[in-house]
Amino acid sequence: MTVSEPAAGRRVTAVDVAREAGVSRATVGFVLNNTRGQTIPKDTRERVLRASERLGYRPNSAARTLASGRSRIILLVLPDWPIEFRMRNYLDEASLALDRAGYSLVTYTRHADQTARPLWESLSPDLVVGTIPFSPPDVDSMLACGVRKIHPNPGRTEPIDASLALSAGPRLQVDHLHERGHRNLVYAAAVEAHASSMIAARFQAASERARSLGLAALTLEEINYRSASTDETIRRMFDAGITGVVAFNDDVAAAVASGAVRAGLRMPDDLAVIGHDDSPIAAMFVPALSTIRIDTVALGRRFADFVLRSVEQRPAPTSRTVVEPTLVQRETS
Amino acid sequence: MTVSEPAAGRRVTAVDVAREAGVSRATVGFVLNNTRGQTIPKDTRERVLRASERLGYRPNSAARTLASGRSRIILLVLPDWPIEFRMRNYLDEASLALDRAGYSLVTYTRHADQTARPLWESLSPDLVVGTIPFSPPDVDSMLACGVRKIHPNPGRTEPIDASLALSAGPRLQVDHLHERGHRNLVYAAAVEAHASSMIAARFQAASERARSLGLAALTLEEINYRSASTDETIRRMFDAGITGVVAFNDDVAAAVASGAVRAGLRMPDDLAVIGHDDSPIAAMFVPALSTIRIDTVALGRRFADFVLRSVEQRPAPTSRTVVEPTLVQRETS
DNA sequence: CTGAAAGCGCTTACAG
DNA sequence: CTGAAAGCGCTTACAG
Repeated sequence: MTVSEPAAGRRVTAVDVAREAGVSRATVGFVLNNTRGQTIPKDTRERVLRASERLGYRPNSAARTLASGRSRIILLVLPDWPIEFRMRNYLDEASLALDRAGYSLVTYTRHADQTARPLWESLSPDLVVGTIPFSPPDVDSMLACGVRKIHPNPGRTEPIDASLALSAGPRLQVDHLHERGHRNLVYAAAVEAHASSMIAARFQAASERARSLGLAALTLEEINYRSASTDETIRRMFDAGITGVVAFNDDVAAAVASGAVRAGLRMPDDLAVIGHDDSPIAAMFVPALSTIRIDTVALGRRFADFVLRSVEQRPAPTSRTVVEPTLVQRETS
Repeated sequence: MTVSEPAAGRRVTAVDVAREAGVSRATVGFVLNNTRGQTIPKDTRERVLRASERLGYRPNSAARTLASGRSRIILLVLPDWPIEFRMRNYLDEASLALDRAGYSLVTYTRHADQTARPLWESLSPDLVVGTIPFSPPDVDSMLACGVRKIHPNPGRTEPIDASLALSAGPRLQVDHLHERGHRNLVYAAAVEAHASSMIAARFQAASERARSLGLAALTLEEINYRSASTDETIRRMFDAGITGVVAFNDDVAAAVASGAVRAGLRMPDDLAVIGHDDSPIAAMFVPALSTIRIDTVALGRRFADFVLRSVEQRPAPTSRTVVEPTLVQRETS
């Protein structure tokens, strides 16, 4: 395995561009950064732009960060949990929108028992966003590294809703099973500890909806979808009078459906299950899984709006549209 | 959504540590970086370490990068393709090993039609590693951004094997079906264009093995696992005398198995299928999928070794062990 | 409208 | 063994 050695030639700097364009270094910066308050004549501006283009100038990001005190990097810390299918679209959209505003989005999955130095030490992000609150040591570490903004805001408890775990989805799941006539529901989640806070958030949303619909209190059933022994769990639930399962995501729903089939139950007559996220497995599973689809593109834009508002003193976002999930009914409900 | 505003207090710098420890700025650097060739007396060293600890000093990464010309960041560019399940462990292991050597691993999924500026512009990584060769514009962009090492090496064609798409897995798939008595095989992959190069690599490895075993030439069958109409495809294959399907990954294998069940075929008697990666779906699918398991931890270490060798002038890796995939036989073969 | 210059916080030869 | 100082390549008041 060999690795390329670029031409030894010095990297092009702003000095080179200034010389090529016949202006001062400062002017190069003003033109390239569109600095407001500077009135650069049109032809000077064009000369600089052309020189920069011709030389293939790329500003040194470390120098820029050091001088300006801002890295224009947004660090998104994701939970140690398999990325959900739709998350990819979400992130693509968010990072495109942020790029247009001159920011780079870096995603980072932190291992649960991470002994490694956290990524914010080496990236100096302007903002660190997490899906769940950060531990006090993490917050201290960020502050020591000069991170200026952190979300969720340490100290305050904020609705996780704001970022990734919408509660509208779980509510919709419960509503759907309720409409289909189910009165005894259970909430199913995976046994993995990683996702605990996200599970808790979704479970709570589902529970509240069940309560307000006058249903029996929702209990949380743990499903180990890597073992084949879910059938017993399902059988036990069925014997206890459960007819509907609200699943944390489609993987869990698939495990439940698979266990139900193995236990000899008919779906959705004996038991109904609804997943969440509309991942590929939902459509292809036998029986095909009912689920909740999320408008990830809209969510991504909303995330970008949120980021820009907190990093800059931006006005309100482009549009205050609410992102509503939709029901996808298939064979399991 | 509010965002925290850290204490306005100035960030701790090396000057503060030097003052606190009663030494010069330079000495602080020497101690903290373990600069070789400098002989620091033990108690000076400890004084500096304690002062740094007490003040919660974190070096400014931008300043360090600018001064040293190295960011100690490794950028791994992943294809625009759902991250395979086991990849997560792989990356965790690699990033832990790199962290111990003082490097940070940043992963980055590039969108196919990405109009956004690439991440190497804002991160100034010392090394950019991709799973597939970079386009000439990408390479130019990296060079202009001061990236010193690129892999795969532009210009040379290198075995993709070196990084992520091992060819031992596909070979094992073919061997297994061959041993089970199958002579007419087909290679199944998803229709998504994103993974084309990885599919091509795995397909090629499988094809070569089939040829060397004296089997009929392998054809590539495209499976759309988001539609329910795979049954027809499967039926057609079966009628054409195919008895074994080598799947690109477990998702594809699941789609094939699901189609086979729908088409009324018995597995593995009428049709056998083997997946790749041993993702969670493989164990939980009905029927449970035979697949290939990869030792991702060992692979992760090997990746870290490779990175360190190319970024520094490191000696050969810890051990030149070959990472062999293993067969996991379940109900579909 | 444009330029000279200080400063961001490090690293690293170079003197002592 | 330790320190003074130049330099990395930008940004940004501040003068002209």
